[in-house]
Amino acid sequence: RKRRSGGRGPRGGVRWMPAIRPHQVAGLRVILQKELRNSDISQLGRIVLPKKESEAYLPILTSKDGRSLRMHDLLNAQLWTFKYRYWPNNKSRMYVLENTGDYVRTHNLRVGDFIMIYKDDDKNRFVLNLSSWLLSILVILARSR
DNA sequence: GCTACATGCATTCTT
DNA sequence: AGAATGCATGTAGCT
Repeated sequence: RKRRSGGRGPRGGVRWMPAIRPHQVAGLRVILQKELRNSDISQLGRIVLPKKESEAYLPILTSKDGRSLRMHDLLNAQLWTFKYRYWPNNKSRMYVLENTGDYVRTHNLRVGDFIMIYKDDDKNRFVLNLSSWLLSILVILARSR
């Protein structure tokens, strides 16, 4: 299947099975996941977020200026500060996470990789994680030795 | 026909 | 001029 532009994101689950399944983490509730596209990993440093889940589980935005959002990196325990905002779009909204360039670069994210956002209800904070094709291969290679 | 969203692109800011 | 910003446009996939 191919998609040149537009269209809905992946719905109802993941298209490929990673070697590890980091979206299942004890104590964390999955809020959303996003399969990264070219524009998400470009130099623009912004990631489009799925509208339905954003509106359901991320903080309500009353202004398009949005707000700052902190997320704890599950891989390296780093604390990231992003800007969470929306753009007006066809009488609706497009939700965007900005200042994501460092995160994408740090983890070498590629097209087809996934990011996952969890809510840690106990500590009342958001947690960010990824599922990367490259990382999965490394895990497989490490296990085969 | 409608919606969500990937990306195009005009405008604004920075150097 | 080049980069960043913010909205507009085109369209895949639903319905």
